[in-house]
Amino acid sequence: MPRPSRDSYGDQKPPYSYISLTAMAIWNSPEKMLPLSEIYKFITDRFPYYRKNTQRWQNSLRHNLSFNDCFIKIPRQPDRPGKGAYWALHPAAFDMFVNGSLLRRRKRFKLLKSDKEILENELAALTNINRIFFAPPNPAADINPAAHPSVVVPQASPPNITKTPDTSVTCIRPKRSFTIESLISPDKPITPVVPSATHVVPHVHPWMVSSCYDLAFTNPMALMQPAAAHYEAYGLASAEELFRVSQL
DNA sequence: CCTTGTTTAAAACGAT
DNA sequence: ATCGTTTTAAACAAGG
Repeated sequence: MPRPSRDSYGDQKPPYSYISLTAMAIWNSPEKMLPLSEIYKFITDRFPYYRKNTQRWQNSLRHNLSFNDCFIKIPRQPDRPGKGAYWALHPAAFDMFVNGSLLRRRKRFKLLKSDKEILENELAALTNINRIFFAPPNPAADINPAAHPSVVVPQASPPNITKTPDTSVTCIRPKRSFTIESLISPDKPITPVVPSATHVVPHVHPWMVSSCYDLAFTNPMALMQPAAAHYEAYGLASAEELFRVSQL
């Protein structure tokens, strides 16, 4: 009756749901986000049960990633080549589990439609940043910038000026060390990849970029600790800089 | 071509 | 029995 320790399930099925296993893997990672293959690896590494029937449970796991709002898909930044995106936990899903035990979940974590739309816009904007700043120099773009099928502008509302005063779930986070200072690293290790002068940047609505940027810390509850880390990784220290670069 | 991701449908399961 | 969740299955698009 000693409760089996983490790794001692042997060939028995561990009592964790796929959501729990995935959360476990993500939390365990240094950056709190992982590509799919690493989530697989985490699970098979410590739960031998999942070394069999991989097609079955991996399909299920992917289903969970897509289906549940508690997981968000963050586009891979181009200086880290690889296959899929990164998967992270939505910050508001932090207390998804009762005491953090991973064995008991609260109610299903479901985003409000509006919040979900915002999130999708954020991520779409991130993807666009990727394409714009890291697109290979394309001579054809100079001739006809209009023909830029690569850039997908989210169909969203213009700036959602009417920011509804947080009708969403008010959940109080104990403490979050998520300061602006932590975002603006004093030392930029590498200069961001500067688009070549001849490369005409496809137009992006500034609101897209700015909202994408500042929402990360003006609205602490909203979205994307991981994404904010991405902005930093791009070497983009301020919204102004982001504007400047995006309008060149 | 295989991995990654999305989506629908239904079975299985557990709590009330 | 009902309700909500979890698991499984399967079809399909997209991208490297």
